Amino acid sequence: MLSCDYLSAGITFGIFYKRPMERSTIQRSAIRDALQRTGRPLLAQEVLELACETVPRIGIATIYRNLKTMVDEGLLRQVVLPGENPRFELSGHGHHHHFQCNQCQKVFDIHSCPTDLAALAPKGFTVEDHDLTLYGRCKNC
Amino acid sequence: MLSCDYLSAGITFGIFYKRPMERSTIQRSAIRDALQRTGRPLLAQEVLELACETVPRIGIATIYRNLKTMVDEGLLRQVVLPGENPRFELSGHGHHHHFQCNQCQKVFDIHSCPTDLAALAPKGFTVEDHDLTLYGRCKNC
DNA sequence: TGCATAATGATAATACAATCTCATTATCAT
DNA sequence: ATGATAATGAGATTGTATTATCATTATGCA
Repeated sequence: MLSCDYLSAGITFGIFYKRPMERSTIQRSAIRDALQRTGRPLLAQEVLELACETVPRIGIATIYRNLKTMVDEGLLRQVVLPGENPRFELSGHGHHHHFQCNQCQKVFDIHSCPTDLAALAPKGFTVEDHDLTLYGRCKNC
Repeated sequence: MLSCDYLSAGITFGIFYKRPMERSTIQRSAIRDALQRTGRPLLAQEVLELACETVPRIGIATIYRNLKTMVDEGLLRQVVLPGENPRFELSGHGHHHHFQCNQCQKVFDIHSCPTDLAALAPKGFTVEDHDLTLYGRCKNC
């Protein structure tokens, strides 16, 4: 049941829920910057290390909190490779795939995509989507 | 340091370590049968449920123990899809890929493989391997 | 500038797959 | 059949990524 406070807050903002106000913090922008600078999907742990360069005392909880919020907002997208913890990348790159270096384990974007994958499925199966990961050596390794 | 027993056992068998003897149990064959019958990669949990039909009191530890042993022996292969726990399938099917049903979550083999994937990688990157997963509706869903 | 409160940081708690422990059972060479 | 011991089953434990707690700090509006 809705409380009076809840309702009045909703009416005040013209909507029927109270979205917590969003404040801009240096932690939040350090996280966004880390993802922008590297331009590749990062583990929460990698984001922590990079953000630490800007905000040395930043905590892992802040990393997870902000990553989750930014995914909910649509700013970030989760990238999950087989047997790996989730990585995060800025969204808006459209459909693409990933390359993981067998040496440094870093993950990079691949902006091309094989065609006619739907034809690979057995009879009676309908293909709606696909995931492709290439493995090998990256430019630096 | 090697004990006398250890050494003599090694000499007896003509090798210098004592491999624990392997006994055939109904649990072990129930697990192998589950994988043979379904012919698709199974989660440890799925193996448990299927093996329970033959050995109702079989425990999850037995499932994990045998799956691990059978992988070490080369009888089984691990299949890891993005964001999923490992599945297990009988090895010896050669290079192939997988299809996961968006409805029932079951995983099936795909025995064809797209070509020229190496060409998708950016300049300076060397492709050594790849993983492909198709998603959609299986024959039954 | 001050206040209400969103956000943070440190750490405890959680979730859950996988492994370990150990008393009991089952296998198999003799 | 018997004995040595491999294997099992039940439950406890571990490992680890992620989330919750809460006192403190920082933001942004009045």
